[in-house]
Amino acid sequence: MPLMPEDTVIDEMESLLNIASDFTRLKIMYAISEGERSVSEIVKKTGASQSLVSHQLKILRKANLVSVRRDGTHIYYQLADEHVIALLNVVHEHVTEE
Amino acid sequence: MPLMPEDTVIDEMESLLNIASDFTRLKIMYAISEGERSVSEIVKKTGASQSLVSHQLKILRKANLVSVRRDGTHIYYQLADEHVIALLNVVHEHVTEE
DNA sequence: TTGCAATATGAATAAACGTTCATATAATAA
DNA sequence: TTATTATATGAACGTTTATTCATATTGCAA
Repeated sequence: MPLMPEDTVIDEMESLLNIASDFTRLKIMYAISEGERSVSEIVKKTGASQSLVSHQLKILRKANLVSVRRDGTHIYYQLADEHVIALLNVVHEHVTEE
Repeated sequence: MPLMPEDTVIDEMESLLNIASDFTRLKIMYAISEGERSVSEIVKKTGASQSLVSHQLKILRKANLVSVRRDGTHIYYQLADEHVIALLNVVHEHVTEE
């Protein structure tokens, strides 16, 4: 039974949910949910264009939902922490029940 | 370690997250998180205008995130199920941890 | 019926946002 | 250096959406 959070907290919750509430970004998050993947791998897994994936990765980066590692010309992304997976799971459960 | 859901499921996840990702609607959900409340009570608790609350309640209704009961001129809203609270909690935790 | 309180609705405006296209940057290999 | 692959960026477009304002509806009491 939660209490009403401060407006600033609700603001941050809104921001996080806004980031999560996009088809392409959801696909990207699932694409890297099993471990780090390069951008081209993400492009293949999501089926989105390279440009779109790059744009959306930038948004996910800015929101600290993913972390980045460079190796030569490849750049590998992974989910920043377990909270992201927890969020995906809660939403997935809500949607897939009966 | 989740697998990539079907596109239709991701669509539904996107929709749910879109509904949740709004300051006013978050405040409304918290306002009724402890049990049913009338619209005027929700207006007071959220600080939003009557019109705005009514508009956003309609959106929450359409998404089946709230249920409604009428008693005379008062109309009482409550959260549809526990999933909604689970979602709020996961997001709140993510936001309020260091 | 009239009046009042509670809630809903429609139109209008402004701002935010996702996507595409074209192009730029970076790293490596030849 | 040039060529090639991998990734990022900027501008532009169209669409969606939150909010406000004014008004409508509903239910009840007098």
